[in-house]
Amino acid sequence: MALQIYNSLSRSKETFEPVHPGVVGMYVCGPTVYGHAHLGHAKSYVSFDVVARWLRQSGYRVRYVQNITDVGHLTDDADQGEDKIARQARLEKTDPMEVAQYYTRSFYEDMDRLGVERPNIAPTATGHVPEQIALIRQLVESSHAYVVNGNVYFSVQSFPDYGKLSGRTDQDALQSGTRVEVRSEKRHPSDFALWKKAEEGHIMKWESPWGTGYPGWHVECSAMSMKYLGETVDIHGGGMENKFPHHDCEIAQSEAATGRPYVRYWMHNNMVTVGGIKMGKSLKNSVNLKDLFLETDPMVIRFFILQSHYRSPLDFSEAAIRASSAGLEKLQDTRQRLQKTQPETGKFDSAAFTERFTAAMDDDFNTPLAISILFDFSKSVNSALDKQEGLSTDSIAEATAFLDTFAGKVLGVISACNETSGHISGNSHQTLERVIAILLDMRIEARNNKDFALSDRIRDRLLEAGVEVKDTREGAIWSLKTEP
RNA sequence: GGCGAAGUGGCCGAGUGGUUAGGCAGAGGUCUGCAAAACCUUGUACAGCGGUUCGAGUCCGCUCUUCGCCUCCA
Repeated sequence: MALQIYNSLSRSKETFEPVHPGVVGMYVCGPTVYGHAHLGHAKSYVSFDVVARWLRQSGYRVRYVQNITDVGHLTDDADQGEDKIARQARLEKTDPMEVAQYYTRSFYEDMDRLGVERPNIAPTATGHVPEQIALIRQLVESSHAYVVNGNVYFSVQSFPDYGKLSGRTDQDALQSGTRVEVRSEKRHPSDFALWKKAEEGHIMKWESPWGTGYPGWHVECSAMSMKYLGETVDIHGGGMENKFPHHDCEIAQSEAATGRPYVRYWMHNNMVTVGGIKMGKSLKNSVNLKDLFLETDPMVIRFFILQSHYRSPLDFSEAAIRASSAGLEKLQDTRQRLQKTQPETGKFDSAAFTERFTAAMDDDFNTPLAISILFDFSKSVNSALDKQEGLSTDSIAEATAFLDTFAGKVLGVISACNETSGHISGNSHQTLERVIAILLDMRIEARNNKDFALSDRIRDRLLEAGVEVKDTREGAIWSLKTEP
């Protein structure tokens, strides 16, 4: 069964076929960098990270482009309010570009800890102003856009398909009852800004054929995705809340400019909620990742996210995180047991699990189902290891390869070589492993001498230090506990 | 008001007509010096009301409830 992707545009699952066989161009809306990332960002980028990983695992060469929005856009509607990055710069008494750079680094730090692979290209809006101007100029020349008073607006009426993604096609009906004010400057209330004149004191601004100003929000994604991925992108991802107006505007301006389909498969991930309510910066209920990482292993967060489908809302709670943590540990323990076990004669065949896992992922990236197959696998391996016959060298290698490929390489929830999920890096981690090995050797000695007081003391004190020891048939395995 | 999504056992969360999802928590057991882990056994849930069908959590209709978007937002 070939890969099926739910396409938001057709509202159905479709068999995935890229424009060019074997190659996938994928664009995902990146963050606006004026604050630290929260759990909502984590859900989005972990989800699309797994999409890219699965496509690569399936043999595609993937070019993943994810922008950084570092031009400030407005806090209010399209014509009012303050530039978000400029506002943050004012609050921090610094320059907008410093704000953007600072939070860009912060974003990647958090994503790295979540095991999110970096995009192949991470273009910034400020670095692509000429491309945006070129696109706007093309739209003006083809009469899809018009200039008023140093501002450039896209004419929605010039593009009959406007709103086809969100289903908001009747623009006149749409207008009644909304809070969008009618600006006399615009020809139609739904027209959106492509270029905005810089008012007095605006810091981030560029020269353009229409005067000094800055680009509108929607135009950067079109300009940058088409620059790096061509006029038709295979996959365009983003949060559901961006379907309208952002993605509908992207479609309008891109297709108006090129006359070609802009995106083959639109993918939208659902929201993170807290107590059933959307998590958002403005709602003051957002869970900052840096704070969350203080008490919860980032791998647990990643696992928690992948235990629900990307198109389902994910409700955050302490209890749910704890359940995920315990579940992930089970998988990691199996990986460790495989590493420690001595070859015996028992056989293990992972082919059926591979088939099931593949089917789950091919069905619109059903990670929760895929994870349930990992648990079935884990139980099966543990049972085999519990028996006298154990596992043969080949079977151990096969089972290890299964976990490293699907839990490691594809889902990214276990690391191949250790159980501490990588926030202790390099040499110091190796040292830690050796030191613990010494202590565990001493514990074995004590147990052999029936000195259980000493062996228990070693175990208890290691636990106090954050190292949990469990005895298996293969000997002691250990893991770091982030929670005391 | 318009557009869209969803309501599954104590909790989380899969399931696109017929046979066990899975995890966590709980109970009993095996194993273990003890503990933890592992393994075995244990839960007959699908918002409500109608309908289609031999058969529905799964299709159709209605009702109730929740959430998202319509303003920046992953």
